[in-house]
Amino acid sequence: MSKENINLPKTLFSMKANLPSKEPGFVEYWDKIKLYEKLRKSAKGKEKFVLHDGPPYANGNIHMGTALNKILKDIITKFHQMNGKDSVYVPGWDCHGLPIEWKIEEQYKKNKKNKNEVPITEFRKECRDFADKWIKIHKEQFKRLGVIGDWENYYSTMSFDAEGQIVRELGKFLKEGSLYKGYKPVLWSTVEKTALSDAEVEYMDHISDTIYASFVIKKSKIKELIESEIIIWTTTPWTIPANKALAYNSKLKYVQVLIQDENEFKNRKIVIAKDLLDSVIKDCKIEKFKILNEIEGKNFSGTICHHPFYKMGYKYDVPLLEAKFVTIEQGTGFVHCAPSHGPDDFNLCLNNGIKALETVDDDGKYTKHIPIFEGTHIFKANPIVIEKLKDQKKLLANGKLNHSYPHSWRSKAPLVHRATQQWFISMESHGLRKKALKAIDETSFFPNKGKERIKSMIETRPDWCVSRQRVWGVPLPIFVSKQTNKVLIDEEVFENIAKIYEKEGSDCWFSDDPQRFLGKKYNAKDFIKLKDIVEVWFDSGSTHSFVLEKRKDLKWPASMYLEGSDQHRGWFHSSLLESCGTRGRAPFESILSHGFVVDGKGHKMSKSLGNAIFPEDILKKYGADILRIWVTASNYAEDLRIDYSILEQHAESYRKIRNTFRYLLGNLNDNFSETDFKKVELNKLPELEQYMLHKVYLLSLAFQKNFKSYTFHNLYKELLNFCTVDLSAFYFDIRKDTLYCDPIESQKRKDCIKVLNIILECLLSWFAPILSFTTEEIFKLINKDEESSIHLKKFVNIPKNWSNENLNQKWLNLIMIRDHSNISIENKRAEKIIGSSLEATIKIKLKKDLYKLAKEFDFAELCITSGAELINDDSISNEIIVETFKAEGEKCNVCWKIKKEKCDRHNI
RNA sequence: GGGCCGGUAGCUCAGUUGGUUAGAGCACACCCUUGAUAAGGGUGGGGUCGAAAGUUCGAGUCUUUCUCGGCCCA
Repeated sequence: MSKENINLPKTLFSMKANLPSKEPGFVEYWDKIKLYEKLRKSAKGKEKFVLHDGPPYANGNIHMGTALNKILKDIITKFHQMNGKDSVYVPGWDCHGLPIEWKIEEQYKKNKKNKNEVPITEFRKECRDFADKWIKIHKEQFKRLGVIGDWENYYSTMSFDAEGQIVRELGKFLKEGSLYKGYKPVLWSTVEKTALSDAEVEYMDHISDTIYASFVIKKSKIKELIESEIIIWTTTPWTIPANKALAYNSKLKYVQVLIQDENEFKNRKIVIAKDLLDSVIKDCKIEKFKILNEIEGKNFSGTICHHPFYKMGYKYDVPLLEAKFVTIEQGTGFVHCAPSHGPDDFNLCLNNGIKALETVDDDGKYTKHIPIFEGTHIFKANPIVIEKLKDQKKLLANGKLNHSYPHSWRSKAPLVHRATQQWFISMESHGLRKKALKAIDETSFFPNKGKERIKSMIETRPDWCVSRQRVWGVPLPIFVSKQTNKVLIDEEVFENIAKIYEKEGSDCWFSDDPQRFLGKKYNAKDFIKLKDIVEVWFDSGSTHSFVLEKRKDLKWPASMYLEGSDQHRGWFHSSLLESCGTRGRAPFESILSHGFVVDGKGHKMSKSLGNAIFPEDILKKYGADILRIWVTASNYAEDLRIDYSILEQHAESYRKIRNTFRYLLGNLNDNFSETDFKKVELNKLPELEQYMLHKVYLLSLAFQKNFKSYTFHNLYKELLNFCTVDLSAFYFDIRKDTLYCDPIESQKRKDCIKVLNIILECLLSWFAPILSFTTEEIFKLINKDEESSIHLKKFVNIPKNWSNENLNQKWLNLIMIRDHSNISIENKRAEKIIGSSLEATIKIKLKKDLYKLAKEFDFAELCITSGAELINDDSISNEIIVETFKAEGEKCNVCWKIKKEKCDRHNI
């Protein structure tokens, strides 16, 4: 008998995937058939699922983190779409901000151009073009990953619409009164008269004056402490006049020390940290002293001191505040706090109701808020401050220290922390913190731990500083009255500005006559127009207002925001605050956060370690579907490891899945026919087929459960195990005989084909959101429709009556017998008595119960042997005993079974 | 330095309210097959559950400390 007479699998679906070369064709195809539009049409009127895209910054090639994020978004979007929703995805980009400004400035430097000589509008135009360029590049990179979205109508934070709406949003905070003017320390160069960002700062060695100064205790819970003196150590004596508080650590132990040396500190009692006693004694050359008391740090609460310049007119209270940043690394265990001159100081004071004032002006001179010193340059103030402290008998010691200190990278001049005028949104004045905390409670988090994470941030964060002294951003729409120094609050003005921006963008703020923005109601001469721009987190925090609310295809609030876990402090955070401030609730119903991409050992990727891996390289070597498997199979609740050995493993699984499809297609000869699942007559199918449908039912349950909880790695594992364990190693292997050797018209073979059709349909739909390219390749093979796509399909619904728990129990036993048989066969194989299992015939001894259950089954078929005999033997020691013998007789040409008689099926 | 999260076979992951000898798939080894063939099948080895201490009759699971890693903040 020739091979032509058996039904070997035949399919056009190649074993080798060639994903890197095949996938781009599908991207083109989806473009060509306008898949996104088709998806919208097909789901018209259905309940919407809106995954609102967190905008990536329009700068630089995408990296693994971006790829992970976008693929995860795409998978979830596709899942919901196939689950029957109208799952809309509008990608967006974050465009304003410093990194792009730098890039343009860098280009200027290369071309020897001076930024200050270029008109702002021209500079901004270059920023805009730069962002535009990257949006185009990103778009292609994202599409290559298989991400389906409204790529033609994306959103961006620099669109005129966005810039206009951002003004309206700010207007709401201004009108409410929660947006106020305050001060905040930034690194300031008195030479360049400008604030510097972290990246413009370089740390160099610098020799600073150091002082140990004393603050007399005015009031304390501990009576013995009154009139004692708190000692502080600082490297910036010039900040002493701006002192407003002292900080201690409640976990430290402190000592009260009586100084007995013959000098002006004789018989005075000082207080310092116990662990720093030795270093202070040494530094201040104290020779004779006595420890009077030991004080627990926590007991300092409520203590109040006099300023060292108390007698010079610094009459205000200096409270002791609890702060974790106080350590025993250096100093005295107390830190002097000038809220205008240090971020720690600033935040600590702010949280304790002490506001920072403008104590130093642009040039570095003390302002009127600093009595006696007004007009003195801070860099010349150290000797004067030291002198005054000596006069007041408040200087325990002084010296010099060579340490690393921030300098301007341009002028190389040392920098100072200086409070500058900034604009803040209050967390308290209108209950923003409360509203935000409530909104968090009303939001679902995947994984759940994200809830606590953002909650603890909102609970403790200071007021939101929304102003920046830069140019590439939305200008703060603020006019301050020259006469009253008050902010102009008039909705008509805000609306006027917003309308102008919507038409022509916000460049005009810098170039046009202010009168244009004020309208006829006010006179521009009476107002100062602010030059500040809005910080970019406010931009992206407002996307819900100019994307979700404005677009008819979307809904507000979004169904989900999905970003990396760092965005608990970023976009999740700013969106929450913006929306709670303006609309009283979160702009999202749920938040899904994912971990970071790390290398195979769990370390972060970095240039210096050389362990980085790029999406581009993976696409070239493996293809997007392998990357998509990696995303699906990884547990995004933790960090996600990736290296080439991990990818190789996933590629291996891919091959298994691909071959599963190939087997299905091959035996169907690429002739797929859709099944009406409800009409399947289960009772007429062989039990093996019924059992497989039960397995399909179980798989559908697991699928739904894991989809609902967004635990895709478990979902994928279920799918993969089904392919390998239930299909490849079990059902497919057993049914090869029927499929290959039984006549086409045999009922048994037809039933098997029916089940293969069903399995193909199920797997195709379940894998589609994950293996977007491969499932499309298969779909196109079995569908004649030129314009169709697997992604337009819905998930299959498995009827409940496919579930058959009794059958399941029975088959678990049958499989157990099969397992025993395999072990027995393997023993004979090791003894070289047999090779293939078809060379064997088995004798299975079972006790009564198992025998009753198993007797009707053909174990030669289940175990793929030439013969099987079932014997009831209650005397056996184990439940199951299998003996394997070499099959005797002749091998059938067709089915390869070895029989003494002629083959009953192929008796030719 | 602080806050939060995490560490289960080589890899990706399960592991219910503490309860038999800690599981799965892949990878690996050996064997079979050559009618899913750059495929398929079988059998098998492999883990001090990051470390230590504690609570308990009993700990991968609870507590503490340490360690390594990640994110955020300083």
